[in-house]
Amino acid sequence: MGKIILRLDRVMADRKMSLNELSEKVGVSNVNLSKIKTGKISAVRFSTLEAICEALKCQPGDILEYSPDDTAAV
Amino acid sequence: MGKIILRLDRVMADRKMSLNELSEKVGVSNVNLSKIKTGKISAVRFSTLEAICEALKCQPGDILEYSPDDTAAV
DNA sequence: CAATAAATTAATGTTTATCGTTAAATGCAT
DNA sequence: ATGCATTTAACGATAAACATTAATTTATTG
Repeated sequence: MGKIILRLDRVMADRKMSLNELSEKVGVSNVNLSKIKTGKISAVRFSTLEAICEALKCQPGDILEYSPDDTAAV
Repeated sequence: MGKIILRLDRVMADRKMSLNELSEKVGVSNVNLSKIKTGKISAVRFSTLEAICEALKCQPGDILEYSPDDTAAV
C-alpha cells in the first residue's frame, strides 16, 4: 500500500514563502493551505494545484509524491 | 492563466496498458478512468492517484503537469 | 519570561466534483 | 456488418475541498 505524500512544505521552504503570503497569492484561505501543507487532505482540485504551481513556479510533481511501500515486502 | 494537464494517456501508452486492464488493476470504473485519461476531471482523490501510480509504477508528476501560459505575455 | 505574530487545529456549513452505474454513442479493427 | 474498446451522457450518492470563525499551539522577538 503506497501513499501520496504532500511536499508543499519543502517547496515553500525553498522559495522562502510564508503560509500567509502564499495564501494571498493563491487565493485559498490560510487554514486550508495549512491543511495542504501538513498533508491533511485526501484530494486536490486542479484549480488549487494550478494556483499553487503558478505562485511557487513549480510542478505538481514537486508537491505530490507517490511513495510505494516496499517496506519488508514478503 | 496556466493549466493542469493530464498525461495519463502518455504513461499508459508507454506501459502499453489498455484502459480496461488498468481499470481492473486500479479498481476504478473504466468510465471514470477514461475521464481521467482524456482530461475531463477537475480534481482527483489521492486514493485514485495512488492506485494509478501503483499500477503504472509511476509518479504523480508523470500524470499531472502544470503548463504556465507564457503565450504572448503582455 | 512576556508579548506578539504565525501557524495549526477544531467545528460547522456550503459547494464542488469524484465515482459508480447504466446506457448510448463513437471509434477501430477484422 | 459484427465485435471489441473507448468515450460520452445522465443520474444519484458520497466524499471532501473550501470558507469562516474561534481557539489553541508554536515560533519569534524584545
